[in-house]
Amino acid sequence: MATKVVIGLSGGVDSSVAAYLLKEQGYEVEAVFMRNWDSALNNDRLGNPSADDPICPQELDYQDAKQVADQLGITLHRVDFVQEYWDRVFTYFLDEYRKGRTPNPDIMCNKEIKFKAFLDYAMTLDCDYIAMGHYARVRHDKDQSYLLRGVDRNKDQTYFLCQLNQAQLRKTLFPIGHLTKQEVRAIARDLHLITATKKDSTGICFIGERNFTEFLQNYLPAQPGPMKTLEGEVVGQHQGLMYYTIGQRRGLGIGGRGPAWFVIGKDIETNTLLVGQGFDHPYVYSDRCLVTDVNWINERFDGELKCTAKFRYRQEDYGVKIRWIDETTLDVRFDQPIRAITPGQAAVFYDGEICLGGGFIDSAYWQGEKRRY
RNA sequence: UGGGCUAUAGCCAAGCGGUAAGGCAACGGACUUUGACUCCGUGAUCGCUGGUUCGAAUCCAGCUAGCCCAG
Repeated sequence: MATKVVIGLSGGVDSSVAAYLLKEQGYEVEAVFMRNWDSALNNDRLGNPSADDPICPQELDYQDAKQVADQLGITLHRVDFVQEYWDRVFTYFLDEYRKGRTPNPDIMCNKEIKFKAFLDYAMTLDCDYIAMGHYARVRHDKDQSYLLRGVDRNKDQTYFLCQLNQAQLRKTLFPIGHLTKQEVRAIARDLHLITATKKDSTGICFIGERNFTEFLQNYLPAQPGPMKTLEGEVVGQHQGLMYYTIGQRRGLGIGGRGPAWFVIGKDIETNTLLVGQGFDHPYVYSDRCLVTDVNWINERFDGELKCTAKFRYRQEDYGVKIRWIDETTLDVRFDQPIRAITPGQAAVFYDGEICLGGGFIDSAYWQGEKRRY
């Protein structure tokens, strides 16, 4: 009996090719299209570019997925996780913003939806594995599975997968992890897949590319307040702390003399946004941070571990030394000062190709003093 | 209502007679499955009215506005 794999088909080129490769490899393949965001149900109108479109973009994606499935001779199921997405991802997302932090919903989406709700559903289809079109690799050893970076370093998505546990990885295949985007597109072209030349999707998973401020205003009230320098001088007005993240430049609206202004901190208590001039403003640099809710994928370590870490998607890796403070909290010391370590963002640890796991930045420090991020 | 200074795009600011640098902001785009960062692109006839000159943002006069000193 063939090994059965259920793949998540999004209607994009990556998952299309992934599905094709699975078939090529002799798996019995079925596909599932997920629907996780309902603009009407979720009251998502402000700043929604397709609010008035007769056919929403998700429906178009579904049609593409359907065509690909038909072409490959695969059964396509369709599931609705709108409620789950709202409860397990979007609520977290909004809560983080209320705390003045900058969340990463896509990490939660992978943890709770793509590799949980989806996995649970796939299991009812009696499969051996699930598969996704992520640029990442998984190595299944005898009693452990390892998460490895995608071969295409420019597209590597392990950062978003850092919260997957052993049980989830154990059931997962990433068929395109060893390919580059270019190679994936070439395969799609050769097969004349309808998704071959579709533009890469960006923006929040399932919600898409949006005017962020307007999108948030659907859910969080704007609370304007002062923008101040570290010295306390008021230099402008902000529209609400949640619209800004550490290290951000655009959207401040402060013109005039001197270099560009950047967000260098925030103070929830006084609803104040701290700003400073110059990309290299010292206050945006820190040398240590605390990372909570850490998911560690393989064997844990004792004492101190030297490894590398990524603190924002598509940012370079930095050398760090880490040490457990408790079961799920890591003390992370940087080999060099790092710019814009932002609470709420993920810190993901690597040992070469291997993704060791990751958690969420809770606080950043400079020479022992907590940064007001 | 004595004297002095200034007046260039939303903001800061070059220019000193030969036909408007640059920076910041904003906007557009590229990059990107978070939000950013980064990169590329886009703008003014020079407070107003006259005058001098082949030619003025640049010189002169008047007006207006703001600032400073003195009252």
